Amino acid sequence: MSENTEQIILKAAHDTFLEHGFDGTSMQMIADAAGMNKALLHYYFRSKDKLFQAVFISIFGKFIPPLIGIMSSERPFFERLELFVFHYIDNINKNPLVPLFILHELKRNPDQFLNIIKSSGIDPKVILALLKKEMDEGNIIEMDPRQLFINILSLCIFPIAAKPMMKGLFFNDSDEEYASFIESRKKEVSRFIINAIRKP
Amino acid sequence: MSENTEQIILKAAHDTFLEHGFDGTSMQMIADAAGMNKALLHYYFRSKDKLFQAVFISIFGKFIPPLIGIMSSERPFFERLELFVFHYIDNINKNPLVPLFILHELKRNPDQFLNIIKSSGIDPKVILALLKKEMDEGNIIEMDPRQLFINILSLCIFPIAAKPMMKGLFFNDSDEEYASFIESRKKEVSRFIINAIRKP
DNA sequence: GTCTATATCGGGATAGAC
DNA sequence: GTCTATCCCGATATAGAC
Repeated sequence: MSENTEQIILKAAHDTFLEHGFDGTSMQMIADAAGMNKALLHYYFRSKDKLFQAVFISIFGKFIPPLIGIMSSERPFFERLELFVFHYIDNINKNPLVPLFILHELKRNPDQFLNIIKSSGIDPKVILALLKKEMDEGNIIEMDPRQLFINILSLCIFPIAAKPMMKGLFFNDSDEEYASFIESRKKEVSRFIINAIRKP
Repeated sequence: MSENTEQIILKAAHDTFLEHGFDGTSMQMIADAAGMNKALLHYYFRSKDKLFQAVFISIFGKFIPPLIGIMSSERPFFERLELFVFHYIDNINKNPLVPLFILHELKRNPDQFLNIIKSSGIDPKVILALLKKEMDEGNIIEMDPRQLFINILSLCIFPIAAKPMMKGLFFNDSDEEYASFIESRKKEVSRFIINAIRKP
């Protein structure tokens, strides 16, 4: 069962780390979630750190690459933008714990970041070039492409990462109200952005 | 020295919790930062939880109330918006650890939230009413005021909370480049928002 | 490969000397 | 009010039986 057990451990560690973070997770919690003894965790992954490293890489991979595909298609820019926002919000909304997990663990240990980026061959700067191109062609107003792209990311990610807070502040602590709010954003956000960057 | 010691402990706990979070902080770390023995911490605040509670409330207070004042002044709306964005980004930028801390701890223990809100008498919903008023008067386009306000917050907060990630992705890991990027946002963000909500 | 038992350490918390 | 010494527990990690 060697091959299988490793996957079970990874799944259990994935879920537990994602929910409670590195510091909030014990090997015992993971062992319980995996339905086995914690000694086995050390047998497959020598230390908590190594196990976390494996999990972090897999979660991080779900966060960045989906960004790039849609933006590189051949459709009109505003259409690409709408698709991008729609799918990215949808994606994050289905994995709502991911953003806060990434941000928190990245702050806890910034070093592990650059290594992962470089070894994965991911380069989000291609998106900046795409945005720049639209500006040069006169399709949208001129601005620092990084400002624009980070605006887009902010509008997609933050409201989901901040759910525990926003739900209490503005939505009577109701999960349903918040879910429908996020659902609306899939169209609302691209409308907002397009208004902001459309040429007069 | 009773009065003084309590303040020293609070300061040390504030800094340590803010930097490492509840799970990442030990009483020993706080005692070291305060230059005293950890038994004293328990003498003043019976438990780690109680000490954290005190710190959390004080940090949380710095995050929400500044929101309300500026928005309620008598100036023209776009001017208020510019001031709001400028000061709020500036405020967060001077306390860059606060947003991620709040979001992470709120997710870890959502219960402590509603109690604090209610006991503090803070009601951010007044801002929603102000935004609604501008829409009714025809000064800006119609939309759900919560969408608009959360857009504003996203654009102000997220780029600072996500610094460890963005710095690595787009700014060659340079603190200086990132600082000047955030500095630009103080004007850039309100420009972006006003474009998005200005009537055609 | 999987378990039990154990070693070792650091955590929060308290007792008691001063 | 502040310290040292200590208790007790849970953490990571390993040894060794099966």
